Amino acid sequence: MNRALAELLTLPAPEVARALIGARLLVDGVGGIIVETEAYDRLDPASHSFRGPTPRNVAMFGPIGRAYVYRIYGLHWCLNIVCDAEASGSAVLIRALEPTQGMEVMHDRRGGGRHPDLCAGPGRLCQALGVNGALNGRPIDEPPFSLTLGPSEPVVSGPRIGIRHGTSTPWRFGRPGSPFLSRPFPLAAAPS
DNA sequence: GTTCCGATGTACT
DNA sequence: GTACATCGGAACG
Repeated sequence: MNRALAELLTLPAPEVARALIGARLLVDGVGGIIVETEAYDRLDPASHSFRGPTPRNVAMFGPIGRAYVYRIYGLHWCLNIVCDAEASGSAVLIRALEPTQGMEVMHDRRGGGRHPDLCAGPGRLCQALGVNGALNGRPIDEPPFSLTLGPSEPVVSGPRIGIRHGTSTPWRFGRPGSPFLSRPFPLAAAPS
């Protein structure tokens, strides 16, 4: 693993989630630029790791730098990257990409979704990239995955999406104004 | 534009 | 039995 990525992934999930905005994620050469992430950790009631290891979530308690892929609502797949060298049970959910490579493949897999929605949302993203349970536990920087950090850039944060607990923790991160987000971020208080 | 609903794996009460 | 880090389609306005 390259040094900058290896060092980043030792940090707590919120820091990793913020730094991954602008990184390039590919699966078998198909993917794009990460524009939206969420952080989860062991002390977070919204996290799968909150109640300890189970057969589903063991990857969250394993080595950092691995994928944690799980099925949600019995239907869709979601992709996380395990991180935090100090506290096991931490991961970053990849929620949206700006598609840049393999557009045709992604479009075919998605069955004709409109372009801005191709990878907007964790389930859609996994469908477009061909991520499924077979990739659970695989290193995020080795084939079929590749992950390359981008330059530092402005990042907005806000409440996470689709959870019932921990809703006041602003651990959703995104590229401001990106049309490829799963949802816009709440606007900061604006002057009247 | 909105709201409602069904698909159904895994964990929990 | 219920809840859930979701999505797509139907029905509505």
